[in-house]
Amino acid sequence: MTRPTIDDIARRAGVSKSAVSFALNDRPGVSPATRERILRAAAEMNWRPHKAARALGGARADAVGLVVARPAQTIGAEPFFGLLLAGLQAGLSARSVALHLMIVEDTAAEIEVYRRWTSERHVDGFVVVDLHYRDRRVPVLEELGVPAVVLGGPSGHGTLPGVWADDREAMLSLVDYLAALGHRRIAHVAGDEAFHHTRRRMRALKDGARRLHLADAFSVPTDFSDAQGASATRALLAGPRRPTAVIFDSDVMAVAGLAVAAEMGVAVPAGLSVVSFEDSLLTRIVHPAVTALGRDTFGLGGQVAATLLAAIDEPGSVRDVRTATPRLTVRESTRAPYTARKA
Amino acid sequence: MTRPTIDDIARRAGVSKSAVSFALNDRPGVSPATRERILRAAAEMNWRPHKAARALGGARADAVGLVVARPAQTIGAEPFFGLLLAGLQAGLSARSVALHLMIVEDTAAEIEVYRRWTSERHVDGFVVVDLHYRDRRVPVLEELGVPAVVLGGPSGHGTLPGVWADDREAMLSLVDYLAALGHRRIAHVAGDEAFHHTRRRMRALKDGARRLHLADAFSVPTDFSDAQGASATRALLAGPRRPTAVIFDSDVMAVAGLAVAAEMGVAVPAGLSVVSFEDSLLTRIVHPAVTALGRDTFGLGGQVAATLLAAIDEPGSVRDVRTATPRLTVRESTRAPYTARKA
DNA sequence: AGAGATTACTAAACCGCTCTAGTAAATGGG
DNA sequence: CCCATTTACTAGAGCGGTTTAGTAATCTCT
Repeated sequence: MTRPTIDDIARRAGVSKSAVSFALNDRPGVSPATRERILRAAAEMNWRPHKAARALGGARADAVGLVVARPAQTIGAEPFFGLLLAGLQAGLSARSVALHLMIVEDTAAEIEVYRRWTSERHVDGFVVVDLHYRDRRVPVLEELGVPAVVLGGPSGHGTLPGVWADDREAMLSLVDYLAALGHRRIAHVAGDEAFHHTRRRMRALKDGARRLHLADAFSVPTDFSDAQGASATRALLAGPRRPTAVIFDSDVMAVAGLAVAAEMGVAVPAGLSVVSFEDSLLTRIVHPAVTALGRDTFGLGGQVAATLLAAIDEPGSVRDVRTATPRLTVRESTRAPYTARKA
Repeated sequence: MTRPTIDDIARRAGVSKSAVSFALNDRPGVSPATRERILRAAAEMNWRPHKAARALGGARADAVGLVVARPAQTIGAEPFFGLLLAGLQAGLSARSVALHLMIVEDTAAEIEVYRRWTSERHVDGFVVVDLHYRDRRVPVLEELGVPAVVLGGPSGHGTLPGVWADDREAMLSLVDYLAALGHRRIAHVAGDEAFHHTRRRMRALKDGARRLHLADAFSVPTDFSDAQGASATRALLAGPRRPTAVIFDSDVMAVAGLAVAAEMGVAVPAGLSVVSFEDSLLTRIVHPAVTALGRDTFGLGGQVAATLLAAIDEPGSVRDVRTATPRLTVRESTRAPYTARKA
């Protein structure tokens, strides 16, 4: 009752195990009749290749790694992560490549896993998320010489291929939109400054505001948590120069901010416009629904998968991929500010 | 510049490769001095075992599989899944077992992956989620004889060990709570009837209502989506006998329901009490914050991991694990109904 | 018809590690 | 001091495939 090996098939079909190997791998060197006989024998015995045996011979692991250093809470909370995962999967499983997922404490542990999985030949490549400013993981992966794709860019990921959306362009268009509505005091509840994209968005906000001669436009960094998003909003709404519009870097923080506005009796959108830099179920599900910059996260995962598979097939051949700039979906949370409407 | 093998270490340490294998695996048969020398050589050459080579000899794959048949949207949307994943990881990585994740179209594909990964020796066991009524996966896994743990119970998972919380008890306590507040007309926006736990909850609601002689208590099945949660709520609020309290089977649907209430001008909790059967960031983040049954999903993942590892170590030794019954966290969305307060 | 090419197949090495069987030297007991 | 046991090690088979080198039979061409 033990699992069949190619030797068993060879015996049943009356040929050598090399012939079986050829037949099963569509290689020349077996006559159609014999091939047919071998395939039937294999099917009858319900044979499946032993992954390890193939891998030992130097074949692919047919798996890629995704190592994430984040607190568990964040992973559950952000729709982004789940959608990315699903998109990655879709892209990979078409080529029957599996995904090895590992959640670790910190970047040091993450790097250790990269080293281990690489030398154990456990995976064929890696997907790197949450690109940091001066990211330590990039040089390590370059040194290991393992195929890897970074979700983020357009810079900061060294020689590794990056897949990125133009956050700068998106932020500028957002500022344009709010300014066109009449907003002059715009606040930005940003994410973690350690992240590359957070910095880029903050810079873009400044630039956009200067271009349009806006009175106030400033960013408040947070750790991306709902708690900090809420307290940042509280501080903004209680402050002396209350903004008329707030841009939140994530859907979670936008919804937290919305709750704070409700709690403080500030009507949205009448008294405050709210925009999320990330679109998801969250922004659609709440009332009022939140105007948000949306990108196709599922599709993004698919593009990352495709890029990584290409990098595995032909190392060095792959260049950066710029995905579509996030587009604004206007919902109920934005409107011209009270002052502008009065004028 | 190729990766070192035990042969290389053997040469450098001046011993045979068997000696190296013994030393590296803490087996007797090498003197302390030699062992020390071998370990140093291995460390100097930065040697790591080749997983496939070990696996070929019959060793563990040191990985478990999680195959999920759900639409991508759901995976992104529900905090539950991410938290479970993180908890699983935490439990597994302590024993350096990796998680193979696969997202598939349907149950048929899921079963096919079980078969493939089992015969390829790709994983040592499986975690099974979303237990269905008369689940087809259970007999297949039993037949394959592969260790597996089912998230769900206390019945319907055959001889496989199950990890479950007492949904029935939880629903009964929920009904008790609402009845104590004075609610007599309670609606239940349920999940998919194909799921085992949905049926159990529906039955528990009926039983609880009968016990307390409640006028109306009925369940409306949905597909767990925010869209169906919203439309079910709309129907309930527009219907002739509007309930004074609604129990939602998931956090996503509860929040969608909340938005519908706001949109229809029904104040929560003044005109309607809302309870979620699932607690998460979502229920806390919205305004009003939603009263919810909470369980430690992260911890649950850890328990599933522990149970599966035990099942792998000693097949047949593991019995069901009943986890803590979800406990109610009262927030702002529940209150005595208007009629009761008048009296 | 005979040399060379092609076809259909087999034998065996190889991937990196584990583990059993075997051997030589050191140790111990009476 | 000699035989039995233990210790410290080595040789080599085996895990399940892939792949190279080799062989016998058939085909092709002049």
